[in-house]
Amino acid sequence: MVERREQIVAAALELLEADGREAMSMRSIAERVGVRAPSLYKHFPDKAAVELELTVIGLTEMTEALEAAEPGLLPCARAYRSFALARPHLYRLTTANPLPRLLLPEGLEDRAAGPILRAMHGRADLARAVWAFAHGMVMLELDGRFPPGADLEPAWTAGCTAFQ
Amino acid sequence: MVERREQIVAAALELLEADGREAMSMRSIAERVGVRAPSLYKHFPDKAAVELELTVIGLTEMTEALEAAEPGLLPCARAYRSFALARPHLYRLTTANPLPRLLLPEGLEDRAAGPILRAMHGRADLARAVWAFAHGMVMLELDGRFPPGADLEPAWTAGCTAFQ
DNA sequence: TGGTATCAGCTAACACCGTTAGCCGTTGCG
DNA sequence: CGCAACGGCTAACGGTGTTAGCTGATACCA
Repeated sequence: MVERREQIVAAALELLEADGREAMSMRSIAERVGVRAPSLYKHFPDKAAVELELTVIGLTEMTEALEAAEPGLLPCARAYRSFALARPHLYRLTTANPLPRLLLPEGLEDRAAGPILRAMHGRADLARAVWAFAHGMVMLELDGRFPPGADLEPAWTAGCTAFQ
Repeated sequence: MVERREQIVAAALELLEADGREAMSMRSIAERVGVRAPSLYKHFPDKAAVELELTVIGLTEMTEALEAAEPGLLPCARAYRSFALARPHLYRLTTANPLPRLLLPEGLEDRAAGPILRAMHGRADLARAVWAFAHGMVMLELDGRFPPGADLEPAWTAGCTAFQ
C-alpha cells in the first residue's frame, strides 16, 4: 500500500495538470484519494504544504528536461519552452509563485539554475537575464499576451542570438 | 457627487495597491464605498469587470511612464522596472493575467507596445524578446525568485546591452 | 491478556469568497 | 397620479481552506 502522502500528492498533481490550479481544491484532491477533505490535514499541515511538494516535483522535472538538452543556449531555451508549454499549470505553480526556498530540498535551486548558467559560461548576470527572458516569453505566451497568431519562434531566436 | 462606478473602481484600486489582489474582495470594496457587496452588481456585471477597469488604468499609467522615459532601451527598461516595483500589485493584475483584449479600449495595447518597439527601432521580434526579458526580470524579482541579496542591476544592464 | 496511546478516518461547523433572488424606498417622467 | 427604473438592502446558495471533536482500529507495553 502506497503511502497516503504520496497518493495525495499524486492526486493533486493530476488535478493541477488536467484542469489548472483552481481545480485543485482540498475537497477535489480528497475525493480523488477516496477520503474527505479534513483527513488531508492528518498528512499535511495545510494546502501550501501540498503545493510545496508539487513545486519540488516541477522544479526537479524541469531541471531534468534542461539537463537532457544539447549544450548551448538555443537547445536549452527550446527545452525550457517545451517543458512550459507541455505542462503549463505545473510550470506556473513551480515558477510564478513566491519561492519558499527554506523548505526546498538542499541544492535543488542551484541544480535548476545549472543548465542555463553553463550555457552562459558561468556568467551569473547574463544567466539571470537569459532566465528572465525565457520565463517572460513563456509567461506572456501562456497568458495569451502576445498578439493572437503571432509567430514567437523569431522572438525566441532573436533573444537567444542577442544573448550569445 | 462622483459616479458610483468611479468610486467602486477607486476603492478597488486602493485595496489592490495597499494589500494585493486577495485583499480586494467584493465585500471589502463595497465596505470602502459604504455599501453592501450585492449593490456592486448594480454597476458591474461581475468582479472581472471591475478588474478590467483596473487593468485599463494599469496599462494606461504604465504606458505613460514608458513614454516619459528618455529614448533608448536602457532608460525604457529602467522606467519599466521602476513602475513595476513602485506598484507591484497593479503591475501583476495588469500583466500577469489573461488579457481580455476584446474589451480593452481600442488602440491601448498598441500604444503600450510603442515605447519598447521604438527603442528597438521597429523590429517586432526583438521588441517581443525585450519585453519578455523585462517582464521576466520584474516577475522573478517580485516573486522573490532571485537569490536573496542578489544585485539585479548587472543583470538588467547585461540584458539591455545584449539587446542593443 | 488488558489497557492505553497513537493514528487516520469521519461529521459538523466557521469564516470567507463571488454571486443571485427578491424586496423596497426614492426619483423622474408621461 | 401612476408607473417604471434605479440603486440600495437582506437572505441565501454553493464554493473555498480550515478547525474541533468524535470514533474505530492498530500497535505496543505492563
